[in-house]
Amino acid sequence: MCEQGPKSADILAWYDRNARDLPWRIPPHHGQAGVRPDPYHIWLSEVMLQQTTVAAVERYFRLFTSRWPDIHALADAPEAEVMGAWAGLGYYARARNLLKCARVVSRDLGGVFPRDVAGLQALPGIGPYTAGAIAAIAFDRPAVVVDANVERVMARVYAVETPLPECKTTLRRYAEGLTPANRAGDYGQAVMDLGATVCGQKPDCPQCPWRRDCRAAAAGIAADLPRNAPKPPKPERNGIVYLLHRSDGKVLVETRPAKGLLGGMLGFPGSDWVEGQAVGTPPVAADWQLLPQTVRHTFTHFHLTLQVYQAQIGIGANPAVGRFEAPAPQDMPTVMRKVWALGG
DNA sequence: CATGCGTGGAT
DNA sequence: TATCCAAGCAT
Repeated sequence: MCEQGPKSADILAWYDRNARDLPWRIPPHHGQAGVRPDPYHIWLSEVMLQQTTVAAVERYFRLFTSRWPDIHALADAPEAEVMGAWAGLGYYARARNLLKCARVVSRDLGGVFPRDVAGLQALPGIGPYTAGAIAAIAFDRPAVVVDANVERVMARVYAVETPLPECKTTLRRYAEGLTPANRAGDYGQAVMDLGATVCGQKPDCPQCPWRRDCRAAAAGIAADLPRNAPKPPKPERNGIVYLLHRSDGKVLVETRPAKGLLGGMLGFPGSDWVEGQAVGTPPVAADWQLLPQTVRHTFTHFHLTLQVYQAQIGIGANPAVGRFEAPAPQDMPTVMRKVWALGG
């Protein structure tokens, strides 16, 4: 019994046959000298894909590349437009950093992305994963790509039973050991595709190119790995939102503070969101009506219940906060779309 | 190094 | 209905 371990060649051969068709992807080149993808496309897609599913990203990727075809066009866009275009995709710090990064690359680097991991990682919104992915996929550098898919596959292939996040360093070392000098970009995408399809939460081991090399499969514990440290429960928070309609059809909105939750996004004014009883001050004196329904929304780290007060007001009114606009609900984050839907 | 930061699909 | 979790990063 001489275990040889997984081979990058086996998963690359699988990728050549099974690579998913994605808008930002140049299909694997089957040995031909490769046409490289547009680094702008790879960067944009990888930032969008941070903690976000391919299905959710595809539409936004097409929207962004259609509206801003290159790094210079994006760099010249007003921040409010970029935030509005990102609305609904979540993790809005990504959009703020996306624009910062575009402006650095466009104005300081002549529109050319660094080709090495260190140079890439120095840019806003680009961390270890994204830097490795851009270097490997866009520039064919032998960079290591480690995301949650790669971690799951490594944990299974090497039967790592230590829970995440404690075993992260171990998993990265295994990933480094398997990354080939050639076609590192295709290799990384192959492992991620594998983790997104065959080696997902419900592994389909018979379809896996590494089934004969996988220690977890041999032990019958693939579905149990990786183990995860227990997560703390989400607390309940409450808030009050004011939906003020002016007689010309506009509504009272504000741009939220640049940092923190929904930072830089358009929203309706209201109270802080707190555990226990929320305390709010209406932005202007009016005949406020408490809507019978509440808005429920769950963020990464808490559940939220919003009470919505609604009022109509004349042209002359001068609220203490915000401004009157006629925003497209599409330009607002999801929780604010829910508020709008309740009042509309 | 732990925490804050969105959303929607799968289960 | 409730929980889990995704092509992570900044601080």
